[in-house]
Amino acid sequence: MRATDHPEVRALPLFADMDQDNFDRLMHAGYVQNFPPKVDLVVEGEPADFFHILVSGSVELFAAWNGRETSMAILAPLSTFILAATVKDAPYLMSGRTLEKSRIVLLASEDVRAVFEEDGAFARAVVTELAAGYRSMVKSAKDLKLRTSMERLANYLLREYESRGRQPVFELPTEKRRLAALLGMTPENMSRAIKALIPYGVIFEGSTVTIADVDDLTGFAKPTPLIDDPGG
Amino acid sequence: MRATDHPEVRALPLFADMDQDNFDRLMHAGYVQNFPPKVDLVVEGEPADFFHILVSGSVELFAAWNGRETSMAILAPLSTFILAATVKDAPYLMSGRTLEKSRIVLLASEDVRAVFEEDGAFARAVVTELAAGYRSMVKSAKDLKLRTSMERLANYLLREYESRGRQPVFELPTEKRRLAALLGMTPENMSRAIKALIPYGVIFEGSTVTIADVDDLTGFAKPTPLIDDPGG
DNA sequence: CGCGGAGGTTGACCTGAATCAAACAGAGCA
DNA sequence: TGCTCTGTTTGATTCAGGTCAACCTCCGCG
Repeated sequence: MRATDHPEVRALPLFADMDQDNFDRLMHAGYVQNFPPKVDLVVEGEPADFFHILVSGSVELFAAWNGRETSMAILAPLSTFILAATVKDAPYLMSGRTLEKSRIVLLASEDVRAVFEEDGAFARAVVTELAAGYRSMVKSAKDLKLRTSMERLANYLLREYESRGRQPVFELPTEKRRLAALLGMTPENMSRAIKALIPYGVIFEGSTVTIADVDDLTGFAKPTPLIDDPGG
Repeated sequence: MRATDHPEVRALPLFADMDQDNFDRLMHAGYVQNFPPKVDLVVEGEPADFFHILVSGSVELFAAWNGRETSMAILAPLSTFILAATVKDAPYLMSGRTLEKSRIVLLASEDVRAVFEEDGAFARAVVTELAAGYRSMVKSAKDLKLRTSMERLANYLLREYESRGRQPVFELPTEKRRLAALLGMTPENMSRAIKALIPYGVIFEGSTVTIADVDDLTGFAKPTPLIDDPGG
């Protein structure tokens, strides 16, 4: 299936300002594909042949070493991955798999690089996207090195809360075991951290979270824009 | 002092391919400054007014939260920082201080962004630099999440060993306490990790390290290009 | 020379988190 | 309805790594 019929992709910051001809060129050579859950899309170490745009569903980026595995990110639409490997023509550093049934636009890395060489607006958008990615990795490293697992969980909940317009009740985006890996802990330890947050007004019922007392939780979590702001 | 007399800066990949006029424009508006050791150059949270190029000496990037502090990187010449904050016109996410007497080129972020808008070759070089930075942060996050402190130390030593052309005897680039923070452990724990590596043929004498048996150490450390290659 | 101070090491101890094991809960399905 | 599979929780235990305190070692400097 061709990738031309996705106006929401054109609206992405990455593509919004580029030349129409170049956009068409990219999209005509690309294609849309539907994947069932639990499909490996990219494998770390392999050449980055395709740039990916998640249109619907959700995708987990993860990494493994020496028999251990950890979650690096959980992506929601509309997200792109993995741009850095594409522009550097280097191997993927992370693997990616679908978590749900997902619709994904695939663009040949070669085409992305070619258009990038020609289209200044696109090149600038790539810079912005990469800079944002870099900064989000720095934040994640600070989170890991400066906080305990309970603090990471508390701040994660506050970020989710913020990203949903401060609604006090919301659903976790994925299973707890995956969140545990994302936050750098084991599922067992996550379970205990959840209990340890009860005194701060956090209630878990299955995958439903209720933030009963934001101020109390905030007092414990001590969030800072320099780690927790999605854009900042 | 003006920044025009640094041909080695022009030779950096970031500037090598750009238009001479634009390069001159950047450099004329920039300046070179000498700093003594232990000077704070940038403070996290402040607006990124300057883009920095380390010409000589060394600089530590670090971050703090809630009374804790950790080392994020130790830079050697010729390195640049902090590009992502400059192009996004966003606050610094890390603080930076000189470790030794250092010579640093400062370019106004505004100028960098202006030239970046006009000079395609520069924009492409910025992309390459940012992509490299992003990937190195991903590697660092994998290192932290997938390895024990002893494994991180072992792999760090192998990376240093490789970067010095596989000379079996070399000096640590900075004090152990700083390396400990960089590797995500306490100085005490670092001291113990050092002892624990003796059976694998690693000898520490002050800040001098001898890798007596590379194969043995490699067998323990299990380095992978997907975490440990500087460029890959 | 001797002093002072910073970095480094060591030992004892504590704690956060992983591991191991078992029980439990819920969803999908025969 | 009950089975099975997967994820979750709980408890017991272990372990890696942090903390605290003492001491040591080196280097710069008066």
